[in-house]
Amino acid sequence: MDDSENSATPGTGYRDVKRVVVERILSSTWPPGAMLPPEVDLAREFACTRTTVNRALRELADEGYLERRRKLGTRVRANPQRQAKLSIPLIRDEVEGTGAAYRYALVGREALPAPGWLAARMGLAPGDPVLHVRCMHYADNRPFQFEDRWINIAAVPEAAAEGFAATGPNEWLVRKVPYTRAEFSFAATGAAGEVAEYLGLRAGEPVLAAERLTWLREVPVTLAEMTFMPGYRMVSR
Amino acid sequence: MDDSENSATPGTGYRDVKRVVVERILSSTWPPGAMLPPEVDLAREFACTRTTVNRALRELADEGYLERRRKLGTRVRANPQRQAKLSIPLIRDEVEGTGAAYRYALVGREALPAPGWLAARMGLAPGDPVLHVRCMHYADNRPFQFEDRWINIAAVPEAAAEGFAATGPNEWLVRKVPYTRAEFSFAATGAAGEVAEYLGLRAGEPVLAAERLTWLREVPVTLAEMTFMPGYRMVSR
DNA sequence: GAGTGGTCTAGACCACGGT
DNA sequence: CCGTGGTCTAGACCACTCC
Repeated sequence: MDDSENSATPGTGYRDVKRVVVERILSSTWPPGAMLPPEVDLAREFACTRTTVNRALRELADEGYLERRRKLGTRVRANPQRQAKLSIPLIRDEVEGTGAAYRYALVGREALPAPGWLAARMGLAPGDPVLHVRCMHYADNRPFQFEDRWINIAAVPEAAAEGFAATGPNEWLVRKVPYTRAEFSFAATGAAGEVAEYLGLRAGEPVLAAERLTWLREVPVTLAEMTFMPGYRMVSR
Repeated sequence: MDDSENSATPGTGYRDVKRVVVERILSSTWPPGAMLPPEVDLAREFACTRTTVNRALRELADEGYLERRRKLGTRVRANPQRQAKLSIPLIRDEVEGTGAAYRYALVGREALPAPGWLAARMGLAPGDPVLHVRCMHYADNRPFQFEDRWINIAAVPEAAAEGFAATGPNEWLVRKVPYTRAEFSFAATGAAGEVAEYLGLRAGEPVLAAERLTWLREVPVTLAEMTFMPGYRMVSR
């Protein structure tokens, strides 16, 4: 009865092709590892051109359903793409999205020569001028995130003249500097030092720390460590 | 001199169009919010067909650089897509990728009616039959990850007959059941109970816990909490 | 060499959404 | 209405890779 789910119908667009192919994968008509017919054959079955089939299969490959290689053909991925997209909103948006009032506060700001560990981490020469900014983000005046950031002044000269008294460095940078590459990582750590002090935590309390390093055309721009209040969950979509 | 970076050259493919457009965005020729010329104009400039320009712009929109709407046209995104892709490899691959030997061990396996909290979390009816599996993953015989998993038996009837003595439920499920949707989140917690016991940690020691919930066509399949050894970092690509 | 996907062309019609 | 992107066609040539 419901064969529209699993067969080609006339007037086929690339979305239809995608839908039918996914149905066949999910229903194990084409189980993991199976080869699909060549594009030409599928085009004949779906009564459309190869271009249309090509777009459908290309997108399904992008989405992780298929694996394609010239001459070898197209096969169903044994392991579906085990990837998650994390959305990393601006803190302000994230806080205000929950209906809470956002507040920013500067903790400290110093221009100094890059210490060895930082130079190594960011790919700078030791002693290169950098700006070190620490700040807090509050939701309804409750601590939300502690941010510890280093900015490569050579990459963003205007930062040297910016006080970051009213606007956080994250928001400022996003509006000022595009980036070509970013590296994220996450880990659980125990609260310590300023982090524990400003978040109001006992030393050693488990907190989620996110690190972000960005480049503009191979030039390192900024390294940031953002530490969240206990209980915070980062969610993919 | 290096104007090949910022201008159209003959024999233009969609990759060339993409490269040039990105260059113009990064160099603020087209700053955030700016409108791009219509596809027809770009096609003339690049000496290619509109199809080629269309593919380039469509992909750049997918990648978060551009925003496109009919009639309104194409504009540069004010805030670049703040998204990161996390790769979630199979544990075995991750461990073996570091050169270490992978070992799996079953900790416990029980079939039981879904407790209330689980039913609510997964979207089941309380009392629905589920399988609860706990297991360990080792790298060179050092604890690497503790896995606590619930499987909806109605979604995967074959799981009822599987002992999970030699193969982890993750690996088994990946080969057995496709999924249509997955939700992923992670948080920092303090080690406790079995987690602390099997990872060999003091109670309260900060650990990274990742939770994964998957569906097959609106049917919840499995909920897993994976707790990593202290110091583990999850890295984006 | 030969089969398969990768890409481009030139042209067409459609769908959306502002005017 | 009409400009813009969205999609499709029919055909072509190229690039990779297995044989």
